[in-house]
Order: sequence, then structure tokens, then C-alpha cells
Amino acid sequence: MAEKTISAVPKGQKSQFAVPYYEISYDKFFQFGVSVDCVVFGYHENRLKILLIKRGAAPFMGMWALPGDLVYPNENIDVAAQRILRDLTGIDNLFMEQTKVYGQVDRHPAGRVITTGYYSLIDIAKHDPHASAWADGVYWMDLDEVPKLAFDHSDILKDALQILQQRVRHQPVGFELLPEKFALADLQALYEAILNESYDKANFRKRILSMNLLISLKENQKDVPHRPARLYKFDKQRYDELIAKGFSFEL
Amino acid sequence: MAEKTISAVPKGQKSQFAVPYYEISYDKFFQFGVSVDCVVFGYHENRLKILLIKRGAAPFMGMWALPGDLVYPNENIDVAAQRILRDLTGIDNLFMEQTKVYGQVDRHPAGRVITTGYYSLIDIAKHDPHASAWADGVYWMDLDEVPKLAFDHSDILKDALQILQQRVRHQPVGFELLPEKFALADLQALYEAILNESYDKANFRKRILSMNLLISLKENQKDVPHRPARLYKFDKQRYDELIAKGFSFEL
DNA sequence: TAACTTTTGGTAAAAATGACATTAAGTATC
DNA sequence: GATACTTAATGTCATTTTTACCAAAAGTTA
Repeated sequence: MAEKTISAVPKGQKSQFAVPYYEISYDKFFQFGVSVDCVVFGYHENRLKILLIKRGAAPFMGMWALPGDLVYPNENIDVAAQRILRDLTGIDNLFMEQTKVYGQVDRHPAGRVITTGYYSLIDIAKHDPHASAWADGVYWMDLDEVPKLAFDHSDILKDALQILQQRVRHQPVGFELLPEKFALADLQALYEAILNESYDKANFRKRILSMNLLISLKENQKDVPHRPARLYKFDKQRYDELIAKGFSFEL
Repeated sequence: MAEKTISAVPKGQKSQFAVPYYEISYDKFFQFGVSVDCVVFGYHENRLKILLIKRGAAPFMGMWALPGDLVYPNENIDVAAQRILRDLTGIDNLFMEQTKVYGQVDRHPAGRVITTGYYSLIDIAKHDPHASAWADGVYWMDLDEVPKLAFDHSDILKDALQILQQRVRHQPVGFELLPEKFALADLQALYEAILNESYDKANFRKRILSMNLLISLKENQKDVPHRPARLYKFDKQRYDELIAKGFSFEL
């Protein structure tokens, strides 16, 4: 396989990369808008929730939508995602991960806007979106009550949920949705809510504990009308150690 | 949680979405370039390969890079990915899947370019990139001989490989890399190349066959200096049926 | 025909899973 | 303070799945 030419596009067509970069025609190709849409999952009382805003301006005025915004020309997109979530919840450095890119030509009526979905998990009790600058017009909605959303946000949500369900099986991301101290039954209820399946209590307990990822606290549940359960917290340090040794989390 | 306002950005900052869309300031936000970079995996003689081009123009002239191109303003990005791969291999409708978006401000010296990685799997014997318009300057390179690539392409490749390794465990994508008819040992060698692990031959065989996803042909290997193995082909239809019933492929 | 190589089918021990029973430890009621 | 009640926590056992390994079978080569 000998080298012949270095054209990066079919013959006869002009390449954007094959010309010196200062000759690139900005006007033709550099007219995209880029945005980020956040799928923020929360969990409260055995129910999986999602953070939505209600649109007050065209397009899609009055419809529910995912919180999102255009990315600034000098802003990294990961940073933009963090910014949006910070404005929404008042909290920095939240766990966020890309889901997919949505690049249909006609997905935004205002022009060509490429958007990237990000999903995030937060403990509702800990982070009240009302306390932030975005407070107004922001709601936690039960996942199975979500109506058709603006733009292609219904697709973005659907994909994000699927990715969450996959991740939660293979990475201990679920712990982000719980308070720092939790009972095993809480953890189980969380998994059941996300995956909607149900597990045998004793077996679930054994499986989780056998991974040695939880630290048993010397503290019990309070204010329950029955025997209180032991509280645990997630051992992040230990998890990182195990990962380094080739361990892989599974369900 | 009562509705109060509908502002989508922090107070005092102007929202892009909260104003009528015809007022959006195109000049400020709509100046991104969008591109697609393809990570095309191939497989030949027990080695995992990747399709690279050699850049012949600035920036990064002379360096190896992933095949990619800017997306046209009126082109869906999935379509752009297919276009690039078609120009490269002469083949339409190849299996392609997004990996991640790369949105660092300074990732492209020519301006703000957001790129999306796509990965793809092809049977090298079947699709010779030399037969296409891109023929020149396109090479299959052994995965462990890949040098540092132009732009952030080394990162894109690294991420794509990781995603491939994950997918191959949970979806029968690996078959895309093999000829239509193959022996079980070939399949095993492919998995071992992708995941770099090794499996017990007899057990691998049992596991794969127990899924009932392979059709045993009445045909054997040819031109091998020992007992020829039975050839199989992948039963796509059966796979779709099983998936519909909730089956999930695993390793 | 014999030696050789790889395929193919099989077996048995070990480990993981799943269903279910039992005991323990707290709260609530009288 | 005794008893009932509820859920936590532990334990057992049959079943299935995984893993390691052996041996026969079927072709090729000499």
C-alpha cells in the first residue's frame, strides 16, 4: 500500500482540510450553533425524576424542555454543561457525562444547531434547584409523567435513560443519587426504580456487600416505625483501587 | 413547586432561547464549524487495524490523522459520517456509531470546530479502500503501531477503541469484521485481538454456539494444513428475534 | 499407514446464582 | 414490662453456570 496522494476528499471536490487553514472559507462552513442539553436525573421517595424547564419564548413556547443553552464561542462544551447545571442547582463539579450528539439539519427552527446531550445524577434532597439563579420555572417531574418535549428533547431524554440504565449496571454511578449515608434497602430501591426490575432482598445485599465497596457506619436509620437498618457509605477510594487492579463493577 | 418565571439562564444574562428565535444573534453564536472523524476498524490475519490518512496540508501537514471532514451546513451529521466512509471505501450503509463529541476550544487551529467521533467495523478483505476516490493516502495501520496523530485524534482513537471493546462484549458487532463465512476459531481470534485476552477454545465454542446465533454451513475451511473447521455464518434474523424477546448478548 | 494437528464433544470440580427459611433487633401496643 | 409486629440480617441448599481439562474424531502430510 504505497502512498500516492494526500487528498482528504473525493477527487474533484474541494477539501476543507487539504488547503492551508487560513484559506478556509469561514462563511460557508463556520455557521453552526452548538448547544448542550442536560438530562438531570434525581431520585426521591422511590421515584426517578427529571429536571425540566417550561419554555417561555418561541420556539416551542409553553412546552416543557430539557435545560440547555448555546455554547459560547470561547467555551469548552464540557464547561458549558457544567455551567448550565451550576446555574440550575448552584453546585459545581457535578458528575456529568455525554450521551449523544444530535445533528439533524432541521432539529432547531432558529438555524443549524448541533446539540450534545449530557446526563447527570443528583440527590434531590441535597440540591434544591429552587435555591439557584435558575430557580424559577424549573421542576422535578416524575419520569413516567413526562409529556412530549420541545425540539428533539424527547429523543434526548429517551437515549439518556437508556444510557443511564446501562451505566448503572456496570459502574457505581447510582450512588450519586443517594444521600451520603444510606441503607441497603435504599440502594436496592434506587436500582429497582432505575431499571424497573425487582431483586431478592437477601441476595441483593450479599452481592453488593461482597464487592467490598461499602463502608459500614456505626449508625442506624432514624425515625422508622420498625427496626432501623444499618447505614453505609460508598468507599470511593477503595473503588478506584479495585478498578486499577482490573476489577469491574457489575449490577 | 410553583412556576414563577421561565428564564433559561441566570438572571441578568441574556438567554439565547428566551427571546423570539428571529432575534438570535447569528454572528456571535453561529460561528462554529462542525466535523466528523471516523475511526474505522478493520481486521486481518489476527490483527486489529485502523484506517488512517496522511495529511498533506496545514495544519498538521505530514502527520497521520483519522479520516474526517467538515459537515455541510445542510447535511445531517450521521449522513456526513456515511459520506466520508463511502468516499473512503466505496461502500454505502456501513455500520457506524457515534463515540463522543470533542469540543475543546483550541482543538482545531483553524477556528472553533466541534467534532464527533464515529466508529465503524469492516472486513478488510471485502472493502479495499484503494478502490475508492480516497484511495490515495489511505492506509490500514496496525493498532499498536499507530503514532501520535494530528489534532486530538489520538484521544478520539483511544476512546473509540474503548467503546469498541465494550460493545463487542454486549452486542454481536464483531461479526462485521469477519467474512460472511468463518470458522469458530476465527471468531475467537477476533475477540482475542479486540479485547486482548485469551479464552479456552472448547469453552468459547460452547458459549457462542449455545446462543444459537450461528448457522452451521455444510462447508469447511479450505487450504489449511490440518483438519479443516466447519464454517458458520451469523444469523441476523434470529438475533433480531431474540432481542425482541429480551435476550441480551454477552461476551 | 502412521504421525501430526486442530476440531469437536464430553466430564467433573468449582463457583455463582436464586429461592426461601430462620433468627435478630428494633418499634408500637396494651 | 410483656407481647405483637415489622423489617433487618444471616444462613441453607438446590440449581445453574463457569472453568479447567481430557479424549476421541477428522482431516492433512509424509
